[in-house]
Parts: sequence; C-alpha cells; structure tokens
Amino acid sequence: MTEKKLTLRLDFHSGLPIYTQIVNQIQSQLANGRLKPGDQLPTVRALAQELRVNFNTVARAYRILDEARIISTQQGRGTYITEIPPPNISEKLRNESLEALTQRFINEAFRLGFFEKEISQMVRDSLKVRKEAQNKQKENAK
Amino acid sequence: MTEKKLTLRLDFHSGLPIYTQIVNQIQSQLANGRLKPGDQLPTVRALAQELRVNFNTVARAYRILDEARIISTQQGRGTYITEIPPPNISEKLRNESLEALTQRFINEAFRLGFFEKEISQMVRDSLKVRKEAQNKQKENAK
DNA sequence: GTACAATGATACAATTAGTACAATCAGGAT
DNA sequence: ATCCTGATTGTACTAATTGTATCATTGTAC
Repeated sequence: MTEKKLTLRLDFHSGLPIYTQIVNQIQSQLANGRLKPGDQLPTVRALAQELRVNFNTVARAYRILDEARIISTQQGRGTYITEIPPPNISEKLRNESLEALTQRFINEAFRLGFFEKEISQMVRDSLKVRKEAQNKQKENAK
Repeated sequence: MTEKKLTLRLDFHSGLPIYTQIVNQIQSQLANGRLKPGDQLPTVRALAQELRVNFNTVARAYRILDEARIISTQQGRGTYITEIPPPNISEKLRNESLEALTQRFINEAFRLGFFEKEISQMVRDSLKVRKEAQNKQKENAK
C-alpha cells in the first residue's frame, strides 16, 4: 500500500557501520520530504534482502530510530514514520544528526586523499559562495 | 565477496621484518594492478594462517598501511584498499571532486535545517577531533 | 648481560549473522 | 461470532567474524 521503495545506497567500505548508514539515510529522506509521517517502511526482512544485509542489522537501525521516536515499530504490524515527529526532536538529537553527517563527509574526503587544510578551505569557500548567492537573491527581491 | 587470494611470499631469513615484507608486497601489488581500490584484503587471521605467522604481525602491517591511508581497516568488518583519486587526474579535476563532495554535504545540511554557523563549527570540531585522534595514534606507535 | 626491536599470546571490542520466539492479522471451519 | 491455523511482522539472545590493545617472549646487536 503506502509502502515506499526507500532506495538506500550503502557503502560497505565507508567505515561507517551499516546500521548507522541506514539510520542516517532514513533521517535525511524524512528531512527532505521523500518520507512523510505515516509512511510505512519496508519490513526488516524486505529491506535486509534488498540491501543484501542480515535483517538484524536493519532491525538495529530501526530500533535506534524508534528510540529517537522518529519511527514506530510494532511487532507483527510493521514500521511507520511517527505522525508528529521532528519538530520536537531534541537539541541533542539534532546535534548528533549534524555530527553524523559531518563525519560522513570528512571521512569520505580523507578517503579520497584530501588533506585537512583543503577540506576546511573548501567548506569555507562553499559556505561563502552560498551566502553571497542568497544575498543577491534578496537584493533582487527588493 | 571481492576477497583476493593475495599470494605473498615471505622470506624468513631475509633480515627484513615480516610486517615490513607484508607492507612492501601489498604496496607493490597495488602498484602493479594486482590489487585495486575497493578490494577487500584477507582478514588478519586468514592471512596470518596462510603465511604461518601470528595474526598480530599481519595486524601490524595493516596498521602501517592504514596510517598511510593505503588501506582502511574496520573493526568487525574487514580491510579494504582505499579508493583514491587516480594519481594522474589533474589538480583541477581533483579540486572539482572535493568541491562536488562539499556541495553535497552542505546542501544536505541546509536541507536538514542547520545554519551556516552550526555547519562550519561542526566541521571545525570534527577535523580537530580527528587530528587529535591521529596524534594519539602516532604517539602510541612510537 | 643489557637493550631494543620483532613476534607471539591473550583478552577485548565492534559489527554482523543465526536461531528461536512472540505479537498481529487474515482467512476459513465450525 | 468464535476458534483455529498459518503467514508475516518485529524481538531477544547468542554466536561468529572482524580488528584492537596490552603485555610477554624471543632473538639479535652492542
């Protein structure tokens, strides 16, 4: 029915545990609207098969999300996105989510052979460019 | 999966430490294409058994290669050749690749509702933590 | 014989997989 | 309706497989 395909892409060499990758990707799909409150997630077994992973690994990811009240897992029924979720996600969780995202980015950059200086410089530049673009938008809006 | 046989030939009388020989041979197999980025190496125990050597000796070799960013060892999962940009890609291309990665990261962070200050602060913190962890590793390695 | 580097032994931690179980629901038989 | 039965769901606990940390032993150079 309301079952989503939920196409996740795992990187088995990234250094991030699989269950963490699943948690992160579901969170971001919720953030960007690909998943909405009330949506049913695939069953632990279905998602596990699709990702070629043991279903307990998926169950672990679901448990973490459940404890964060982002999803609601119900034995014998299935797993659903919580109806009234992230507005009340705590500051701690919010911070952890950014931290995880940043870790992923930095690990990837190092894995690709970049150095600390290059990375921080590029982040500064990119943020600056983005900011300028926004300012320009505002000026035009006048 | 993509596990290679990785036939190494040790010389126990050469005077070169075993772990050094392992390091050298893996490096040269990477250089001549027998090993490619993304390949999974044998587990420390498997390779140790094959070479009739203690697995800590293999682990030591792996640690050296890991610190040199040639391989990536992941507790509970295995050891992989890191995916580095081909050495022949131009500086420009290299830069663009980091830029693209950074853009993705920043876009994602903004989508998740974080602000510029939070993002740059988190990047600084994460880089700092990583640096300190590495320094600690080096000290221990002495 | 002392010092130091190399190797080995042992115990540990993180991640993922295996197995058995419990809750829920759908369908039919009575 | 009520009860069974089987399928499907998530849960709990355990085992297996991985790399890590620490200290002991060995062997060689001085």
